[in-house]
Amino acid sequence: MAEKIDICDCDIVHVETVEKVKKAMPEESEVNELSMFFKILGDPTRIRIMWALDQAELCVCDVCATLGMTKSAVSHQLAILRRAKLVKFRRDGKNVYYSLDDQHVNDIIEIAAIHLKHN
Amino acid sequence: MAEKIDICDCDIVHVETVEKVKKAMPEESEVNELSMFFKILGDPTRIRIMWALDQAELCVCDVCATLGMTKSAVSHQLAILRRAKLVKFRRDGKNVYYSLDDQHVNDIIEIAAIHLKHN
DNA sequence: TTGACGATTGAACAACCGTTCATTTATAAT
DNA sequence: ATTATAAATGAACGGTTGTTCAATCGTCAA
Repeated sequence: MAEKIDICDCDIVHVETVEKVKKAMPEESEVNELSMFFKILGDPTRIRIMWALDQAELCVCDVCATLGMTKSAVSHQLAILRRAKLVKFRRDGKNVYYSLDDQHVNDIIEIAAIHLKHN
Repeated sequence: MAEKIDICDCDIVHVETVEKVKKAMPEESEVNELSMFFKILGDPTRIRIMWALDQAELCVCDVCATLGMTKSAVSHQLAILRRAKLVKFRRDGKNVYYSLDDQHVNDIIEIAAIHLKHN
């Protein structure tokens, strides 16, 4: 039952349990995608943008006015959300309108919000 | 319909829409809690720890062995998860055993994982 | 084509984050 | 008490992140 494993300098590792848990671990790529997804939502500005876009399709200026932030700051954050495929956009003349790319994402935000309230 | 609002230097803001969306925005504290929650999950090491603890209660050494990381690194991350109330712990002699504080959190991780696969 | 305006982009800067290293604490055994 | 081991902690480091500022792009009107 006592055995040394790699970097860990402990004697009393529960070898069988660790083996079982190791096998259940997801691929590195899946872990990275998951943490990347959460990291994107891990910023108050981006949460507020997602929340706003859940109410209505908005141009960049609308988002600025809603959040009280500069166009540049908002645009940078929208670019991040766009790259992560969380929002989509269409151009209409000089304005660019943003909306949620997938309602499912805001379902997750809502579930998390409910979870935090039950606490 | 044309009006200047605060910082935003645009003329063509959709005033009514913005007012409607503004009213639907959550409190600053709720936004902060939400983004903080997601930020905690926004790191591959912490996702792996949560995943591992979803399989079994583990001592710090077990987690080290599972992830192939040093005790110090793991302990720091466990402290963050502890402060966020995502994991709980109990001491048994020289070992400290960690487990999920609330299964509901891993439900959210699983929902996100399913969402990412459908993409 | 020129000017105006909405939006995007890149550089820069301060603040933040995760790991490492060294040290310290807590517990158990001798 | 002393020693050994599991775990926690603080400082320090390099890398990342969000905003600002300045410049640029895209579209429309004159």
